[in-house]
Amino acid sequence: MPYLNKAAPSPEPLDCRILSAALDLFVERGFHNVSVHDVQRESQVSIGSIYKHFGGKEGIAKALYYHLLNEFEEMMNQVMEEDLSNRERCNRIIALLFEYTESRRNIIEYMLHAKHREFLPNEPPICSSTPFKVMRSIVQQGMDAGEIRSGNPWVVASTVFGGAIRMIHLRLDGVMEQPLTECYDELIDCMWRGLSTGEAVKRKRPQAVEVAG
Amino acid sequence: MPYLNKAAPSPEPLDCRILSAALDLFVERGFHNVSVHDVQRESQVSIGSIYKHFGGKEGIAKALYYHLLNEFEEMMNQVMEEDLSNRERCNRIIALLFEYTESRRNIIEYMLHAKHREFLPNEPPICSSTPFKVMRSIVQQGMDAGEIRSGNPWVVASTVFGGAIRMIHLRLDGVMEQPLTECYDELIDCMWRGLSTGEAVKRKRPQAVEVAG
DNA sequence: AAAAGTAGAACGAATGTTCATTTCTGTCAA
DNA sequence: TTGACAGAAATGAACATTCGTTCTACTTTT
Repeated sequence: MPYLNKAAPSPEPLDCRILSAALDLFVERGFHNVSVHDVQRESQVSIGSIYKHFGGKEGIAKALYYHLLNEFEEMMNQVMEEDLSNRERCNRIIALLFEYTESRRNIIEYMLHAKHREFLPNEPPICSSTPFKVMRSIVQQGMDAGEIRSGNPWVVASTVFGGAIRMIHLRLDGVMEQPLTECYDELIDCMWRGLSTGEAVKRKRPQAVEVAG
Repeated sequence: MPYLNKAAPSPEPLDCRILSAALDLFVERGFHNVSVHDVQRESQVSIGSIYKHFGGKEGIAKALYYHLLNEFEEMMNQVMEEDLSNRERCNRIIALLFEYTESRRNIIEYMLHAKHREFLPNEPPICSSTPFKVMRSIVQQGMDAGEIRSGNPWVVASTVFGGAIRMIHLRLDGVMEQPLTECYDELIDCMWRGLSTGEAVKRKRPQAVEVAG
């Protein structure tokens, strides 16, 4: 006697339910530790529909990837439309990434912390996607405009965004307990002004390292 | 008619052959896309021996992980034994990581680029392992000694090593073609001195982004 | 003779996928 | 308004395959 308890059918369209269930599961357990049946159970959508919509497990992951990539592109477009210097644009991107990490953690985890190549072997790596190209081109324009110290584009771009991305990883891995948004100002300061104290560094005898638990 | 073509038996001990075959395969295809039978074929060691030595697929991954973690710890010990300031120690670690990335790529890929949680769910994340603790404690000592600008330890440590780790990821993903060792000097300079040009940044109208292919 | 290694068949559980069947939805003639 | 009906959407039991693991018989080494 099926189809009886449909008093309150989920209003969301099927593909949305599938994708959001898949996102949660993929992030929680990793792509390879999630079966289509798991997605079925979590999304309450039948196996057949899942195959109809996405063609299979990899299809789900790919659709999710491009869907979220699109969100990232829109984020970049939004930043590009604001009236900001290139340096401020870099800061704005970092601020947005930090906010997303805190408020929409799974999205960031899936996009910045997963190894897509292991389950989407034919997709280009995310660092060669449009949003990342935009980030690098902002840095390049900043160098051209004299706002950012000139140099090897890869080195400069990595210095600009590397610290932030590192902190996102640490936060997602659970080793950092403080919300990223609280660290934003200090990170920006460190990154632009550098970490030197200014005073000459005196050579010291190395001391025994004390490794904090 | 087996056991005939053993004219030149591999001199390496079994477990080494298993581990190095596994490392290559895991890095090339990802843990979940490698079967024990693949490891058997690649290492030329029988299934029985593989199970005898490591107890299974996960056992291989775990042994490999701790073996390489040990190499990292030795690398850190070596750096700690040299007569260097804390700042120089940070530089030295980055230089060593860059060299490893170029010359022993698979090791770095397995340790810094894989998602261990997906196949070793009970191991702590690598950023909470001893080598990373040592790196953070060096930064802390550098701050205490006035060699490194003081601040939130996570922020400062991420700024010190984030750029380097970011470049390693870019290199391993194949989007950066230049060897990392050639970028070392410039990265160190950017990181310590910051990316500001010094001159005041004039607010500019944003220009259309040109995204390079 | 004991220990270590090899070969490879067999097994069972997990999992990606298919497809016959059911239900829904909109249309149109009566 | 009703009812028939066609096509689309959705369902889920069943299937086929993969893969981690075990086991036995055999060989080599010490």
